[in-house]
Amino acid sequence: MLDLKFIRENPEIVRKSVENKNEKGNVDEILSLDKDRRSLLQEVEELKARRNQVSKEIPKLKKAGENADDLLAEMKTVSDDIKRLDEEVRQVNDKLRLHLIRIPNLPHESVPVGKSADDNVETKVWYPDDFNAEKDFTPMDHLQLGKKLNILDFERGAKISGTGFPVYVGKGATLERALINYMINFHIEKHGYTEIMPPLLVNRDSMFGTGQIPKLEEDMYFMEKDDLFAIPTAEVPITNMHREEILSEEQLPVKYAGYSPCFRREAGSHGKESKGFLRVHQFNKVEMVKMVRPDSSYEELELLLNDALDILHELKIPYRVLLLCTGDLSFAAAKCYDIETWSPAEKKWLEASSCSNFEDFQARRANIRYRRAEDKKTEFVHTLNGSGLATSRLMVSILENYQTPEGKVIVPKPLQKYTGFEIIG
RNA sequence: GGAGGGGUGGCAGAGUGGUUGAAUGCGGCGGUCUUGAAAACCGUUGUGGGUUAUGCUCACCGGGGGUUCGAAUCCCUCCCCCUCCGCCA
Repeated sequence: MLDLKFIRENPEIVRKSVENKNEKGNVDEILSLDKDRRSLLQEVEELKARRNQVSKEIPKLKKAGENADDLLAEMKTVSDDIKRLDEEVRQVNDKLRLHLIRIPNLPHESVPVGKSADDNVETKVWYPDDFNAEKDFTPMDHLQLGKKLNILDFERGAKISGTGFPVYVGKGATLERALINYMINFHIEKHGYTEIMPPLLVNRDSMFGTGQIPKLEEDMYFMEKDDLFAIPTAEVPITNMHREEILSEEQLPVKYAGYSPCFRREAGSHGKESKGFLRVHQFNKVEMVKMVRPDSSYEELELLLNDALDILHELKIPYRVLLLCTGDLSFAAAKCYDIETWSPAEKKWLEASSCSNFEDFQARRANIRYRRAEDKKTEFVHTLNGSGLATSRLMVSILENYQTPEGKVIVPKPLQKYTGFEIIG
């Protein structure tokens, strides 16, 4: 959510950003509702001031034994007017808020303007030293490998739950678990994050706080009986840990890392890039969340990105980094890097992580503040998060990059102490 | 699920329907004292909104609604927390 005052004072900037982000926010309606609201407020507050003043006089008159009937009669009508105007204010406020929460965050000035993913800017490409782009055999894709080695079972997953719910079997399950443990430990030990194991079902306020609601409500699994949502990412519960709180400056930067399964309905996105792990309804992810001082958030974004990349360096998985253009940037983000890992079988890059700075957009929605040490004033924190990383896409890259000509898969060195075996097949 | 108790400022904790935005304590800030610090003492200290703005003003005591000229205080409703009972991996 943007600051209403900012929109009032910079409507052109906001209009431009809504357009660049391919969003639909109605800035003019907001300006007009804001104007209505302020003029109504002035009117009703004048009446309330009068009411408050008289309310102090009445007990005095009564105490003095004087008659207050005239004042009481006047107040009766004043009170009715206030009630009517308050209702009008409430309606205008509701409408205003409805529009306000649909205005996307402003892209940072360093974000390239663009219409679609085609306009994203590649900022880095990395290959391990011994990497051979051209293998001397035709690599199997992760589906073929999964079936041959009996480590992934998409058919049975479909039987149990539906398409997009993979079953990990045997060494596949162990490898997945190893990957999660490895990544979590890495962030805790090497990067100083505090581990969080969050609830997987969250309430409406939490979903609103991080911005999934209302825009993406259709993409969320929803438990109607209890008004709870299955989390699409651990970002939601972890960021909301400090909703409605005031942190002290010494607590910053807050650095949390947590593993969770992620649930996404992916409504309306079937067909395209949807086979196997490329699009699933449930997947595992280690998420990093930071809450930082506003003046440090862009530094922290670079650090966050590097924290995620370090994993790929150790696992020796080729990757590239994209700086998302305005048109591909998510609703709440001000700046975002995507990390994509290489799939030799698909011969393309697969998104394995997004690292974003939300500035104070989420913090304003969720009311997460900190108290400045220097003047004791409160201010919204900046929130950031990044996958570190999503296992499903990473698993594709590991299986395909580490396969041998015989169709076996070597377990990457750093994962071996977690799996207890060195090769699958 | 049943029965009871409770949600008040950064924290703890008072609060007969009428100068209560809210006692008191802690904490914070400023000062006196001191070589310095502590202690003691004095003062000060919430957030958000509107405004033709050294000011004036409105709202906020878990959320929402109601009664009233006037609500932290009374009523309804929802949420959350605690205790006991029941159920349970």
